[in-house]
Amino acid sequence: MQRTWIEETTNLVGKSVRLNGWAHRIRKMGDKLVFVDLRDGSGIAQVVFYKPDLAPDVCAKVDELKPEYVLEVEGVVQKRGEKQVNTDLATGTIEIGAKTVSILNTSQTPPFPIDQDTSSVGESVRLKYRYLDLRTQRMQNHLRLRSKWVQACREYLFGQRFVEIETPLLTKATPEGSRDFVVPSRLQPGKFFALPQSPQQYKQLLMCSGFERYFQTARAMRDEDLRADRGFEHTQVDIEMSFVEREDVMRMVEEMITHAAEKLGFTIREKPFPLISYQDAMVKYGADKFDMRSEEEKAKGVLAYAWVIDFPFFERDIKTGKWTFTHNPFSNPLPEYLEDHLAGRNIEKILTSQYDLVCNGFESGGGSIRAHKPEVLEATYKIMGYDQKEIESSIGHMLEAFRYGAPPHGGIGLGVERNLMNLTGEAALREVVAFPMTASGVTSVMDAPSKLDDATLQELCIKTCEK
RNA sequence: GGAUCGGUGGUGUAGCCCGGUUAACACGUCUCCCUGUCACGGAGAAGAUCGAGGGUUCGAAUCCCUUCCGAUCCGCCA
Repeated sequence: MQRTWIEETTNLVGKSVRLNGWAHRIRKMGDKLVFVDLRDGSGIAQVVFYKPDLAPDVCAKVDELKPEYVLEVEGVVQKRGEKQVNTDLATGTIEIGAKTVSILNTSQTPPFPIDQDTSSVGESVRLKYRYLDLRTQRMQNHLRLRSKWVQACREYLFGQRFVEIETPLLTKATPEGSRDFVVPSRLQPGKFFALPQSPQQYKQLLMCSGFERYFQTARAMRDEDLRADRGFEHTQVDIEMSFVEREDVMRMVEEMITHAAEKLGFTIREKPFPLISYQDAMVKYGADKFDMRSEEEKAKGVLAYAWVIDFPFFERDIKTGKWTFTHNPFSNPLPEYLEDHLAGRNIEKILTSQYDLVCNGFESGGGSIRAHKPEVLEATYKIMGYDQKEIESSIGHMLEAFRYGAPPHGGIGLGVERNLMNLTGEAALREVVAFPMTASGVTSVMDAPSKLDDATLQELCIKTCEK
């Protein structure tokens, strides 16, 4: 018999079905009647074993059942009596009258209950047994919502002529930005790859390649200390478009975000998203990310998106006194500042084409119109104090690509975790990530990082130091 | 790198300030009873060298020192 999903059983009253899943809860009512709440990837249904009607070997198996045993149940979908309807359960109008049961696997008693929310269980226990934590309703909901949200973004993008392209994970260390995660090269001993902090340069190269509209759900890695809302690695819906101006990208992203949020049943506070300048945001909210919702809207889970624009391109580095970029060195300045930018004049006044999408107090995404003329990017690096040689070695490949008919382009990266935190109302990143890390950077279940044996280190030409 | 909070049966907590001999409670587990439960109910039992190491003391979960682990924040994070 073909397997039926639990969710579908409500439409199958009177039919024989085969169900697969886990024993969620078991209630043994004396010697004759046993209720098992069976859980699969679609939901939970009550299975009734009435032992006087069952074969002796089936009864013996029913006696053995414990929580989290993996079962195959065959039985008939029955309408529940009026007094027995459970309105808390999606399948509460029916139950499965079991004929047979197979125990596909047994289970040790889980370290914490699977049938309850685990938010009060200690982090280290949850992470050690992450695969069990993920069985709980809340964690299932979060990861399923995450999948649906990304799916909705994809759906929208595919409808707008976007092409999904993957960019390399093993790539080049860049001097600016955050600390790189680094991977030793065996074939080039003593040299290292860096894991990408963002697909920034590759996606701009794809614009130079004529794809015009690119996206990917990209992993990005940064070796900086962790926070509740920040991990070593995160995923972004990474987008880049050719022949666009700032407002074109913003409009497109706004449509996509709206499509995704509303498809998943969320309410957006204000459409079109309000627009505020960095200056005004700092005056009004004291920050460039802010929460505009009332307490009531917070309780309802309303999403309050806003755009922040007109950021300064540069700021002084407190330590070195040099100019450094505030957001993204690959951005174009706003058109009215282009002349000053190229000349390196009035640097403190130059505004960038950067736009940040803010939602419920978090930065949900950020992007800009990029430099596509070599002289603009070069000017940015000159302002930051790079000499010709340093410019050549760090971004020479980009300058060269721009000399072969690079189209004007711009894009955005939307943090998947940040967006899911807003959708779920969770305050911690690890609640929307399948296998997150602890604050000290140790992975769940697998307990990485770990030591390498001497032979491996030797092959990689690496000496370790005692710290 | 810095600061703060925490670590007590499988899980979550109380006890710690003010040291005292059987470390308490809830959930879970095990045994028995129960035909309609859905957080089932009832009776009983087992289960903890109190994160680790050292010190003070007649005596340490409790006081002191060191250390490890977890959480949050600052620095850091285009």
